[in-house]
This record gives sequence, structure tokens and C-alpha cells, in this order.
Amino acid sequence: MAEDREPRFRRRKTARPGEIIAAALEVFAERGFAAARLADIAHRAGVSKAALYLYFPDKDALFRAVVGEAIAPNFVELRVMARAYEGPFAALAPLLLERIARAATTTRLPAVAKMIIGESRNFPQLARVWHDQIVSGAAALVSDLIAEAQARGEIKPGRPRFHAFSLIGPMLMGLLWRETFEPIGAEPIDLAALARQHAATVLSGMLAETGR
Amino acid sequence: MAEDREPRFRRRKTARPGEIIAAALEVFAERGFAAARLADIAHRAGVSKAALYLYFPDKDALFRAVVGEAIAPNFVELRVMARAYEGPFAALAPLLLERIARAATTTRLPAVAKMIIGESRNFPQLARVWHDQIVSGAAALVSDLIAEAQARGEIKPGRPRFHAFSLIGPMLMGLLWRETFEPIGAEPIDLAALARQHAATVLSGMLAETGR
DNA sequence: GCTATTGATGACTTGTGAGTCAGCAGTCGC
DNA sequence: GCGACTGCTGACTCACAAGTCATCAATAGC
Repeated sequence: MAEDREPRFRRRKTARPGEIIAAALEVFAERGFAAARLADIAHRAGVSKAALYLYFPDKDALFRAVVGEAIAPNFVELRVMARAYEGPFAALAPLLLERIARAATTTRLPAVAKMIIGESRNFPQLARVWHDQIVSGAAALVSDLIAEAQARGEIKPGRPRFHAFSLIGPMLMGLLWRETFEPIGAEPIDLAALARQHAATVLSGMLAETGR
Repeated sequence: MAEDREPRFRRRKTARPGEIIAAALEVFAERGFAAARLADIAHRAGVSKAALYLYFPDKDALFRAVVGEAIAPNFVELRVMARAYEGPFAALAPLLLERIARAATTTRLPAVAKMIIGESRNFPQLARVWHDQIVSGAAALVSDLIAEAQARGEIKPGRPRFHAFSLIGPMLMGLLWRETFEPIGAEPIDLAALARQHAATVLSGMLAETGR
């Protein structure tokens, strides 16, 4: 009776890494790098802690894998979208902000961003991975889009990098507000509405007179 | 011979708390809350670890004291300055942004802000202290200034809170960039120049037509 | 079926840092 | 000067989490 009970574990060499990375993304996002327990990640992935070490040499390597496999692809997609867009900057910018607002509610990205910001001093190698794989590319993309729009006469003069900060900064602030203060009961913020009002405000300030 | 050597320690009941708070601010700013070692704080304050517990019951209480004694007063001062200002919002806003840029280079405030953002999930009580003592007041101040400027017809309609994000967000982003990515060799950012360009851009977008 | 291979485990070691405590040593009052 | 008070210390305990290892058990190949 009940001789056909489930085996205590199965051998699934190829499926494990992906499952572990998914579990690690969850736990890193919830607790930050230092406070994330490998035991928690293992439990959530349905394996023992020791099994993690069959696939990743240490906690750092696991984090790098998370950034590379689970985060970076989203940005590649964004880049492709922005590059494929044909039309005035005044129409692209609201789409961009709205997409950020949406990503903030549907992905773990804001939590990971918060983690990087908070732990960069103690784990500079994390900041480096994040910077090299994500941030520098994204910053260059937005700056380039602005520089090109300036070349077309759509946008006022001014350093493209600063214009990029003017455009993106408020969304980052909203996203961090949501992550940091809403859990403790602060007044929530409607990121989609912020995206709309900020787009209107900042574009009105950035567009060249001829582009109005 | 050498009988008058310094005593191994002195009893200085009233001076200790301030020295400990100053040391704690340094260490918390450098390492974050979780990674800050009480032994380091004690060493930098020139006392033993056990001595900390004569003045503060635990690490949390020490952190609360740091926020209350070393951080909050700066904001009170800011509030007084902004309230005392007489004149159009278009002149006040650049002053405000420039002051943020300056504070970012002369105080530990950005490091502490980064710490709060990064560790709020694991230590919600820190986020609460920070929110209640600093952020909610500052946010309300800026929102109120904007609402009053709208009432005077200087600024376009729109939710004052979102306008506040449009104004402050890019400075926050610049400040976090400096804290997070400059230590690892990323391209530095000139916060004063960012403040000037962003002020020009966003004011041009926010000011009512009549106010130009 | 049988066996070699290797994916997977539970119990272990090690390092670290918060918080504690018995007693020492400045310093105040006389 | 000298006791009494108490600020202060060094050495301790305890808890927790990264990383290791001897060994087991699922399964691929024959």
C-alpha cells in the first residue's frame, strides 16, 4: 500500500538553473542582497541549499546571473522598441514614461533598482554589474534620442544628459516613493497619472518654439 | 618617570551622546544600517561598544537619534528659509534646486537617503522615522509652495504633488547617481549644472503664460 | 535487472556581529 | 586624602547565515 509514493527528489540538471534564478530574483527583490538568505532561495526553488552550489559558485555569481538572465532582456526589448520608433520626440516621450510606469507595477525591476541603490557601497561589484549591463545603456539610449531630436530642431539646446535626467528623474522618484514609503502606509502615488502630467510639463519646457 | 600618563578613559556623561551620534551618522552613511557595526561606531566615538548601551538601548534607537538630532534640523532650517522667502516661485525654485545640489556635496544627507531607500524593506521602522520626520514634511512644503503659486496665477494647473516630483525628481536622480555609480568609475555628474539646466527647463514648462 | 554515474541532500564548520555582565577605575563629596 | 558612586571596559554568550562535505538515491546505459 502506497508503495508508489513520490521520490524525495528528482534529477533535473537543465531545469534547475532557471528555477533557481527565478527564485533568487524574488528573494533579492524582497530582501536586498545582503539580507537575502540562500536557504530561502533554495527553499523557494524547491531544492536544498547545497544544490545551489552545484550551479553557482557563490552568492555574487547567482546575483550576476539574475541580472543577466532576468533583468537585462527587458531593457534590450525597450531599446529595440525606442529605436524602431519613427516620429517626433514629443510623441515618443509620453510612451516612454508610460512604459516605465507600467513596468513599475508589473515587474520586480523597481525593487531590484532599490536594492542596487541601497547596497552599492557595500557591494560595489553589484553596482558595476548593474551599471554595465543596464544603466549605462539605458542612459545612453535616452541621451542619444534627445540629441537626435535636438539635431532635428525639435528640442531646445542644452546638455542631452541633463535633459534625460529632467525627463526620467521624476519617474524614478515616484517609483522609489512607491517602493519605500507605500509599504509603511504613506500616501500612495498614481504613477500613470504622474507620467502623464510630467510628460506634459517637461515637454512643454523642452520643446523648441518651432516644434509647438 | 612617566607617572603622569593619560588615564585609560575619562568619564564624560554629557558629551558622549553627541559624539556617539556623530560617529554613528558617519558609519551609517558609509555602510548602511544593517552593515554598520556598532563596534566601528564605538571605536570612532572613542569608546567601547558596551558604552553605547549606556546611552542607547539598541541599534534602532541609535538610528532614530541620528535622524532626529543630526538630520532633521537641516530640514527645519530649509523650511524656515522657504517660508520666509517673498517673491515669485520662478525665482525661489532655482534657489531650492541649487541648495539641494550644494547639500549633496557638503553633507551626509544623500548617503543617508540612499540607505533609507535601500533598507526600508528590511527595516520598515527606519523608513517610518525618516518619512515622519523628514520626507512628509519636505514633500508637503514643496507641494504647498506650488499650490500657493498656482493660486497666485504663476503656475499652470495640475496636481501640485506631481509638479513637486517634476521639480525635485531629477535632483534626486542626480544625487543617487553620484552616490551609487561614481564610486565605481561611472561618468561623474555636475549637480550644480544639472540644477541650473533643469530649473530652466521645468520652469519653462510649469509657468503660466501670463507669468513669462 | 544491474551497475556506474552524478544530481541532490542533511549535517557540519566557520565567521561575524548584536547584545550582556561582572568588575575596574575615574571623579565627586566630604 | 579617602570612601562611595557610577561611567566605562574586556571578555563573554548567542544567533544567524555562507559555504563545505561525506554520503545517499534517482536514473541512464547496458
